[in-house]
Amino acid sequence: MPKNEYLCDCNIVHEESVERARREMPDDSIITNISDFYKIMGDPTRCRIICALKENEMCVCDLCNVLSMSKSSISHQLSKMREYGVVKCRRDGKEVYYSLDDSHVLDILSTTLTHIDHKHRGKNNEN
Amino acid sequence: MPKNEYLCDCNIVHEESVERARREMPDDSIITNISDFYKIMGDPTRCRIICALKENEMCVCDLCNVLSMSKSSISHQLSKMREYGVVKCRRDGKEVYYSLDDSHVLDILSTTLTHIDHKHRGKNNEN
DNA sequence: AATACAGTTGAACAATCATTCAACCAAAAG
DNA sequence: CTTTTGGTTGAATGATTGTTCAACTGTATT
Repeated sequence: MPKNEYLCDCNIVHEESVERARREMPDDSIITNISDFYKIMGDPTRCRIICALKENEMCVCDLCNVLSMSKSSISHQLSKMREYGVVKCRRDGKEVYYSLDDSHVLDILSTTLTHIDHKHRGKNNEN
Repeated sequence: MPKNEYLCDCNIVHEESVERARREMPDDSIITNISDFYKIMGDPTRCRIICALKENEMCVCDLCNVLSMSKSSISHQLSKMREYGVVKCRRDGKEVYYSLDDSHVLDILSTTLTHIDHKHRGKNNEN
């Protein structure tokens, strides 16, 4: 017996589950913030930048050399990461030094590494 | 004095920092795994699916109703999430029930929520 | 068998995004 | 002031990706 408040065309809606999930679903703004954060982390170049800045601040050219990539490309990524608050920068003469702006990022990264390690153990040599 | 082992065209490479970052940079396969994981998490629909499945398993139609989206769209996303090992499913008659396949995901999500809360406190009503 | 239904899948489309290129800005050196 | 250099920025390009549409499974019902 499909109710008109349910948009799907099926007959087997589990009302309790759906209602509870709806009730406990975070607001759109929170969901957006979460997925935006993961989007920032979801790029190999940016992950490598974070790993590089883990221990010390670096200027753009340092990062170019660590990652073997162009200044422009690195700068574009740094700009996005700065916009989101993942990295911060300071100018010293002609150079601009970047560092991590967020201690939580390393926490999350380390939790993720544990997860990855648990999930992909012994599978990385395949395929 | 730029060394030819440094690809950038600048003169101010901080060798120690660069060498250390290179030395401690995770392997490409690990970086790929990390960013792939974040890529999976970096979509509002998938984040909402994870939130919905947080408490109980649900069939595809339940998820359609929670998220107010088409079966096809949800199914495509579930397929990706299953491929990565974030969700698992079981068939019961005509229905397919999905649930979280990975306890780490909730750990990471909760760490992220703390981060988000800390970062965006009081800023969500702007802009 | 035939129908209905929960769910899947591939192609197509629009939107998003990472990198490159070229032009530009800002600080230092000549 | 002019040149050099570290870094930024906008447009363009190619690649990736989320959703829709239509066709298709697989299971249950009649």
